[in-house]
Amino acid sequence: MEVSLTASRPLRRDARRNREALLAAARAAFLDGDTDAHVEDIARSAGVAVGTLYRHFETREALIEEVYRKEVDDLCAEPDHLLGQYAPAEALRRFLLLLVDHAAVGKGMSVALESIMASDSPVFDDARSRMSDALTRLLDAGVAAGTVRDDVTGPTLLRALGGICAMRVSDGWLDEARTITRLLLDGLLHR
Amino acid sequence: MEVSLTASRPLRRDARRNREALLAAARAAFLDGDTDAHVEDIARSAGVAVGTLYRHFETREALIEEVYRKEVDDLCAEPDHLLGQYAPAEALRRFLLLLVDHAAVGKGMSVALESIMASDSPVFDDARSRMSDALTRLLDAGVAAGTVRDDVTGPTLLRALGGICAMRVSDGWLDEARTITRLLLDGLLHR
DNA sequence: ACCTAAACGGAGTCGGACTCACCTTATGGA
DNA sequence: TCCATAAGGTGAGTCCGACTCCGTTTAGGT
Repeated sequence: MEVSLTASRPLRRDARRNREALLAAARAAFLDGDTDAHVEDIARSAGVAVGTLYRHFETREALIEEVYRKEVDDLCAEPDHLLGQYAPAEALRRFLLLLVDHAAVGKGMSVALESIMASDSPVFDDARSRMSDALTRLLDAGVAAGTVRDDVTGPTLLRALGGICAMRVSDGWLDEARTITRLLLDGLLHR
Repeated sequence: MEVSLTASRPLRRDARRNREALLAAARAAFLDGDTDAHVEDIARSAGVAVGTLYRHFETREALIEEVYRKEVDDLCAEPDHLLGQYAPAEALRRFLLLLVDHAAVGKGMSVALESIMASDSPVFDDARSRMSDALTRLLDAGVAAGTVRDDVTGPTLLRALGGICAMRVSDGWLDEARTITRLLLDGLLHR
């Protein structure tokens, strides 16, 4: 007698627990750099069998995407937060460097950004457009304040960042990424 | 009675022909965008069997790498050529845009650049360092002429470019890549 | 306590990279 | 010219990892 509309009933408790465990296990593996961890291993380390993994996620890819999407969600909240505290140009600077530092935490975030940018999988459309929107808000604020040039769009900037974050090797990584980001900012700001 | 040193004897004629055919077939497949073409198909379209493919190349990866390495070789020759004709800043500008346009020809070149940049496979060390050197020559010339800032290194710039060229999707691709490249140039040149 | 829809398990299937034992052929010396 | 032989080619078969399927187990409502 309950009107469920789209909410197709909450997961049973064990199901939710297992789903969470799988995401955590996958997150641990991917963000730790083992980008091609075997499904069998992920399932085992979550304490379930592969069948269960596939009940929750269409494919291995889908699981990965879900993990990455969560990461990105967190980041997308930042720009609004920053715009509340800083002038647009400064907010932009901070956000770009934040992304870079985030990517430095583990291979994971950079892989996430790269995937979001490089993949044409519709699964990422959503994450991509949210991130683009976040950047667009930053840029627009800067343009309105007259401190940022107006010929660069959010999607374009997203691609540039994806590129930078794709550089996830070698020791000098972080410094190089920061240098490039500053270069980009220099180009972005009005003189 | 021949002193062969390292030259382990030239390939038999049919072997050379097949090796070439395999590289051509792989090139056709990869540069055309089918980045995960099956070895079976590559072998067939080269007119040989898989066994032959594996006689010439350790793994599928090795074959891909070989294809990409050749592409990069060509590009590495450009900077010297450009420096002979243009002022350093202009040579730099042309080279960066050349890379972008090259990447636009097919997915292949961008994958090549991306792989060279992102992979830690030693197979690319050589290509990577040659490309870095090429960029360093351009930058040094610019610094000497006083038109380019001196705090950016060849390897750093290589990573930035790798990033840009990794953006190999969607329709607006080329314009976006050009925009970002100009942004980078703006940041790179002295005011 | 019982019922049933939901969730779980894990052996089995399938597809694709790679191997190996045997056959074919280029090539150089008699 | 012709043979010997090492180099090269072949493709059915192996291996391995993602994914499926159906019998078993269990949460949670009545």
